[in-house]
Amino acid sequence: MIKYNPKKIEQKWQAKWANSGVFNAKTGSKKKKYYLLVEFPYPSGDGLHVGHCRSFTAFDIIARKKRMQGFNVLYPMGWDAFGLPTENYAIKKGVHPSVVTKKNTDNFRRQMKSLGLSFDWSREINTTDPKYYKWTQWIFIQLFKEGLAYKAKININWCPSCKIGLANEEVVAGKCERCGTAVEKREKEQWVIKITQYADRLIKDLDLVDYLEKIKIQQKEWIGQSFGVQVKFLAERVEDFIEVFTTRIDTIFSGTFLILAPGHNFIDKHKNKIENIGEILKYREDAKNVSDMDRANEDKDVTGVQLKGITVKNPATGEEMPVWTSDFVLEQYGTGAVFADAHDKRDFKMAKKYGIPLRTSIKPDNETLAQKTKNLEECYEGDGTLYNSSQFDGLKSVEARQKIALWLRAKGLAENKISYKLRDWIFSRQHYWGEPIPMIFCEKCARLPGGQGWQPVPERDLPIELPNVKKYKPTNTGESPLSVISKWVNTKCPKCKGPAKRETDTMPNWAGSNWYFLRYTDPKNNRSLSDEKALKYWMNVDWYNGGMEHTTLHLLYSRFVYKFLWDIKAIPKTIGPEPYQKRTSHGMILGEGGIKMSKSKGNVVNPDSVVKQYGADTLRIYEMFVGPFDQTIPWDAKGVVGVRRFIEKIYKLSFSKIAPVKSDENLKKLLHKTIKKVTEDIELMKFNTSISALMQFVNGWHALEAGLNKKDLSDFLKILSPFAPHLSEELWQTVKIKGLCCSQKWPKFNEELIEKKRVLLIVQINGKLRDKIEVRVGISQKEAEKLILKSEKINNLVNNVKIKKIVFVPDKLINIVT
RNA sequence: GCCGCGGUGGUGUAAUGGUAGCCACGAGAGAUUUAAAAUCUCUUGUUCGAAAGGACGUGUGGGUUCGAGUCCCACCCGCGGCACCA
Repeated sequence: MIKYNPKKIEQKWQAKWANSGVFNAKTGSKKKKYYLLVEFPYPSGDGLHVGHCRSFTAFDIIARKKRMQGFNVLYPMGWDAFGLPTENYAIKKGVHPSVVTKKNTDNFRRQMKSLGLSFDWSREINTTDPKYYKWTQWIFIQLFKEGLAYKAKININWCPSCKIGLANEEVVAGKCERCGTAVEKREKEQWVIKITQYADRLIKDLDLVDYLEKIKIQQKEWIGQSFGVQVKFLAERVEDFIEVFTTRIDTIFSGTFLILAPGHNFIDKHKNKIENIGEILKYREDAKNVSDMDRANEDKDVTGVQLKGITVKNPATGEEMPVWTSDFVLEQYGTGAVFADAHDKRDFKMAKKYGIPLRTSIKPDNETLAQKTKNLEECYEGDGTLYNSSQFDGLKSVEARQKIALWLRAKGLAENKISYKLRDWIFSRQHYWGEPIPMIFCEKCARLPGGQGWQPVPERDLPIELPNVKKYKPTNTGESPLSVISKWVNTKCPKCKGPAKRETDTMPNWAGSNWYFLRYTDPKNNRSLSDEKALKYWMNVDWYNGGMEHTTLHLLYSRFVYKFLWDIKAIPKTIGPEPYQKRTSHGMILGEGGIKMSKSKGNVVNPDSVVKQYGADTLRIYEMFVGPFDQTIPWDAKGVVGVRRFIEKIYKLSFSKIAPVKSDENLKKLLHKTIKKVTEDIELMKFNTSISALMQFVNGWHALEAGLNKKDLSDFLKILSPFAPHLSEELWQTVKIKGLCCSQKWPKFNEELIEKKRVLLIVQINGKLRDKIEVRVGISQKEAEKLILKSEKINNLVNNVKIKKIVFVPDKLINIVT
């Protein structure tokens, strides 16, 4: 036996795996397919994070086990390589982003290979490869053709530091998700994608898939579906009406005023009828300058201005109501207008401040609260019993909502409506390192009656490649850096062949990841995004793992884009409306002491150094052993040492404690128990307890004089191999069975060996542990009772006490109740 | 504020309503060694006790049950998500 040398062993087996092609998935194979997917990383200059290793290793374990169980496994990897950090780094160093990307992906690939991850490298993809983004652009054109991509002048979230427009999802608490700078509003022409058209299906179809419940909940909440009523408030003095969306139509009788969002177009439409229009427009301007963060601040005072000269009629009471404008009413949600009453905190606050009359119509069940509500001392927002509501008095809120809606509908003043928080997806970015948006603007065509200025690039001209230029710094004006490259910008109109200009904005970094899982099924196809047969064979993704942070971004976007492609039959109908059958999520790995790993804190653990010091098998097992897969967990350098000890122990035992003929009886039993536990736990992602079971087995082996025969050792190596693949291959040579360990058949456990003959029966008195006795399996209650009464200890305790009853759990426990 | 998840030894954690603390780290003692590292053996929830053994113990308070870390109710704390959404 030579000393355990992971460096030598691991490189040797990595080379053998690569040469043998054992991890390559075969499209069309007769075996049952299994498509395992982990989110492809953004290849940053920092290299692989130990967090990547966690999810990649976990799925590698599943992939290896599934292969051994006879599945044709697709476990692919690629690079989501467009994006800002690469561009920024390239600008700083004066190198082209493609050079930086090449360097980073090479490094990531090397690191992944050094971990022994069983990816099918023949299917590697890269979103920055023109052969790949040809199809990203193709998808954009299809969205445009179907009317789901449109250009609009809108207020966008502008990050003054990144010099880029952000999608709503990329703004966190009013700050840029990436750099933390407060986001400004800017009005810009942007490409926008109508994801809202799919809002209901994105919710409904969650019923078809097996996602972690919290993922479903988060997506549903983000989409924010609410069922309500859209009510018409007829305006007096002007011939018009204002529509209001509400989920609380039961409170309509208490509505005493109406509030518009500052940007509401009713104001623009009736400029000359609003007596204080100057004041109103000034308020609108001021509101624009209040950041989202300040406006959302709870402590902030409400502000507002009344539209003088304008009133509307309450559709329920017929009363005249004043109209106000206030910045707490959002232009983008519902109709941008609300009716206000004493049953909403903000309305309540505003009415109190400006002395607007208030009325209540909902009585809470609690009497004191009811009094306070009635006296306008407190604002009650919940459901209750109606009063002040004419024929609806005495109804409960739930019923009243139905009846009032029906009544108003009959009068033609209301209709049922579903509202969503989800907004259309802003798809333009003002940067160089992204997919060019394949659109051309022709002024001549735009001027034609009913003319369409924007033309998609003809599909035969795809891909529109990024021009290879020296200058690609973002501009302060918000123009894309591509806009200054006149040679590239000026082109011909695909329709009239006259002079025209290319779109200079690029796509967001979500564009390439929207559909990458489809490309893996046929990564080199030049005629379509993937061959129909390949899609039919491999799709859907059976199991997809990724970060919780992508729940309302990538995961939602890609579901949407998939549904769209499915609708236009770019994907065979037979596959179904959802791309991913199952979705799980890994927990973060924090630095030691439980703080987030960051360069500035200097607590980043580099997988390379762990591999160098302890070996890949140690790193793999450590990351799986440290705690439950879905839990956030701090790194512990000491724990790594413990795992290395475990590995060395296996290595030693495999040479020193081999039985020539028969394995030790008890050890063999323990082995089969372990096979059962590991087989079941991997499926449940309980990697930590699988490893604990493997450790228990090894400890049992270690404690014995002699141990396993080669046949049983081979079974042990098989179940160890998904966790420590290199070590298993190395030791596989000692059992002298042909082939690679990773290509063996997964062992079956022998139920007979696991079954116990004798068990420890727990003896309790009133639920408290008093004794344990060893009995044969299957003894009856009577026999057990007899046995325990023989015990002096129990006898003493039970003597002279009246026994009320005896609870008996076969082969487990007997409880005497006195 | 709303939604979700969690709270167990010195630490990471384990426990189909049935022995709380498996496995690992750390710590202590011993063996080996000139010595140290490594390795091996034993101990290790708290507490009373010389021991046998007992009492207490899974964030807090209540409840259901023969029996609760696990189920129910209320609360406290931590983490994550959303947040003027009408």
